[in-house]
Amino acid sequence: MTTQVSPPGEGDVEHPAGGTRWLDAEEQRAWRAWLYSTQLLNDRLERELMRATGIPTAYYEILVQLSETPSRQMRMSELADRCLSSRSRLSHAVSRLEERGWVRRQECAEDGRGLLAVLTDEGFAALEAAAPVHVEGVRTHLFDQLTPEQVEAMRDLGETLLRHLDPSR
Amino acid sequence: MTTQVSPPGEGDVEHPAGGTRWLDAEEQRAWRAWLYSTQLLNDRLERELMRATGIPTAYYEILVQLSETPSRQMRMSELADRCLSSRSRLSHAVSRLEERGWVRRQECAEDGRGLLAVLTDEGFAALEAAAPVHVEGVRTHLFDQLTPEQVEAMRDLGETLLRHLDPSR
DNA sequence: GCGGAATAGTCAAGCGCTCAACTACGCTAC
DNA sequence: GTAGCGTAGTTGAGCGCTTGACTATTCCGC
Repeated sequence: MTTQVSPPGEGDVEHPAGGTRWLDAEEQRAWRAWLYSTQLLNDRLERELMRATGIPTAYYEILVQLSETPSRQMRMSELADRCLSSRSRLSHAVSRLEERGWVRRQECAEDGRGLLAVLTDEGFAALEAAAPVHVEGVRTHLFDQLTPEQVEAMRDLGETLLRHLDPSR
Repeated sequence: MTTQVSPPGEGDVEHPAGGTRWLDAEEQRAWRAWLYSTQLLNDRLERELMRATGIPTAYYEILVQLSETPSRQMRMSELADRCLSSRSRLSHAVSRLEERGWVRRQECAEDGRGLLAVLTDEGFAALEAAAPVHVEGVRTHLFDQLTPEQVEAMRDLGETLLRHLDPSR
């Protein structure tokens, strides 16, 4: 995941044409710090939410998306897109949420191919119970560590990258 | 994963004492941008490396760590720490890398309990083949998108969070 | 209205991760 | 020396994700 390994015998300055654009020492440092910090933060939030509530963050995200919709329901595909999830993954996940009684599938009137994922009252209650845990984690491990300027920089970075990685958003 | 769901009936300003410190609109925006961008970036790099070389980033990271050591070998536990990996996870991963002939386990002279993971020549060759793909991905999807100021901010953010999440580093 | 492409969603196989239990060795103190 | 504890590493069960193939429905052009 780290990025090093300029092939042995090669320094920082590379084949002027066609060669790999290796990272210099500063870029290495920035990349590793970013990589490790995001990974540690996600691991931490995942673990804390899981321990406290038994809900993985991937499921939490599904519940959140459904809860933010006026009727607490959404087409499977749109839900997948919003959760940055593949159709298949979402389908599996919704099946498991259905087993917990937190979501149910409902046929879609306008489109015979489609299904709606509907958040149940039990699902909403589970979300309400989990939200404080998750938010407190984000607060403690992220915002409490940063100055307002750093928060601003984080937003700017995230939005810049989003424009490249997912222009539709 | 997103963080919303202030319980219905509650606004942004909360129970002054003991209540959850919900995120305000600005924080929401920053958090979601960060969360989605890191997720999309990781997915993208993972997918590109996997398609081009058949190596998952988790294995790539193991190969990199071993390659950066003078003798291309490292104690299992240290390798796990450096890869932000559990012992168990690393043990499984090394077994699979052994099947590919890229790593082998070797008994440790100084400590009868310990094992060394040793990078083989085949493993090093696989790494050399994969590195340009990975570096080019990081270049294209990250550094090419950012100004020098943003790169600096990224490093600063990452290092600030690392100090909190993993003080030993 | 019919044939073909596109879209919505599911499912099974295979891989990788987590958790908890387990083996084996080392360290310290008596 | 041996009891007890801590450390190193492995293992197996179970879960979740990915991929690719599959069914069903809709859309489009003629």
